[in-house]
Amino acid sequence: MIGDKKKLTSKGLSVATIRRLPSYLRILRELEAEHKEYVSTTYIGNIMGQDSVVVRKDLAVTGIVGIPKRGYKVSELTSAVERFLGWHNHSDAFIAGVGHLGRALLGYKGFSDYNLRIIAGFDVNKDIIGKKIHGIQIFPLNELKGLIEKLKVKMLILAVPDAAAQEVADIAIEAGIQGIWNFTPAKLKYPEHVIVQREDMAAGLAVLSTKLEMQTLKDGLGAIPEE
Amino acid sequence: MIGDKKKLTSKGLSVATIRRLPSYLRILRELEAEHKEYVSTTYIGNIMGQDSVVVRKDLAVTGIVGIPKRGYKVSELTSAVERFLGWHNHSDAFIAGVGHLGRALLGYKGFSDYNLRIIAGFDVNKDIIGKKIHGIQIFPLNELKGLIEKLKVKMLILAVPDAAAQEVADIAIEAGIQGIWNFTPAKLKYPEHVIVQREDMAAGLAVLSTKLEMQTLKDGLGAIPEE
DNA sequence: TAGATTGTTAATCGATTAACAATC
DNA sequence: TAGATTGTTAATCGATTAACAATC
Repeated sequence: MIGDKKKLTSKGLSVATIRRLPSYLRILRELEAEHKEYVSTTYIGNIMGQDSVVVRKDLAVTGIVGIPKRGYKVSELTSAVERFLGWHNHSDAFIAGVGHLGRALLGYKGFSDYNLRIIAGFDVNKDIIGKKIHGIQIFPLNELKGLIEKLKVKMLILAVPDAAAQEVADIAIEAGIQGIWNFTPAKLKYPEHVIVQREDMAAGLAVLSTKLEMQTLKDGLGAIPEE
Repeated sequence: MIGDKKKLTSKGLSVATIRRLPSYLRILRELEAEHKEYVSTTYIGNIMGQDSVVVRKDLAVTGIVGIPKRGYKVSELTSAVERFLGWHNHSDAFIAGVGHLGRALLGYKGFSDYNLRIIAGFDVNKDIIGKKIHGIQIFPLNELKGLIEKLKVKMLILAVPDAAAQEVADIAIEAGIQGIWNFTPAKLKYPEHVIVQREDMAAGLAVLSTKLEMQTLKDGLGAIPEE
């Protein structure tokens, strides 16, 4: 194993930048559909509600250079961003847990934008095992390990009940899974070579709730004159 | 209107802290269920995979003080965190868009952990208008405005198709909605007094994909000796 | 008392913002 | 040419980490 860490920062990359890339990609693809040849960071920044310099710095990670006064070539930039994210090739994923959320993720057409294909679902519910949901075959959970090994699947979308999250993650890790996209609120324990990305809806709601509270407080203060 | 901005930082709060609070709350509630009286930040940090000093600093926002050598009183801390997030009272929300994702959100039991109640859904699909999904009544989208005004609903969960996102947001804002939890990839334009929180799944996937790519690259380098 | 733990202040690190030179 | 835009360097801001005093 080579000595450098898997930390993004060792490559001079910022997580913030990477998180913004899909939004840029979305804008770029729209422009491509409109057959626009060039795009400026001013334009992108305006849509994103951000300063153009942020966009320029972010796009620099792709290695693409722009032309002063004209901007960046849309087609070139689009494929560079796709390539950077690894979204230029199809990647296959399994999903464990086909309840409400799992079902929604199975049916979510948007994943194709990222070239992500869910190729099978796994659950313990006998009512759905053996059936297809949104065209995707559901297998019993106890076949998860064998099928990860057999098909060498690299990514698992985890949407099981909280209490089962660690157990299912352990099975997948043992089978050699490389990345887990964790939609449960559970904080998983996992070895260093596995990448886990937690999608934390409660965190988002917390920010919204707190800001709403502060807004309400502010309005209240505004309505009632200070004593 | 009072002069201070709605920025959290003006209150000395960090977004990072607020995002972690729900995870703390989850741990605290578990401890409460186990009738534990005290908890140390060492314990919480260990579960979260973070240093205890982060936890201590985060928990300081609640105003609760701990006892050296013992820790924090679980019951006291739990309700303080709930109160801080505004999750001690029920809050009602509407959901616009009852497709795959909207349906999953409607059926998601976890919202009750945050005292969030979805009280009605809105869609343009005639097949589901007038029906109940997961016990929640679905109304035609064109009644959204009237019902926000009538019931004075403060939060809208936005799960409509991308292309409709701005339009529906505008309607809700006109009707006086205060917060929008945006599950679409659309970047909304909105007035300053409205709070919008975007739940950006693509951003999370981008981080996962990029890290996976780097991991693969690293393994590849490890397997093939340097020339 | 000794030591685990809290709480705070200072140092470091990372990300954003400001300033500005380069160039088509 | 003039000016819009790129690309880079420096300054600021915010969050994390390190260090350490206080205390039960």
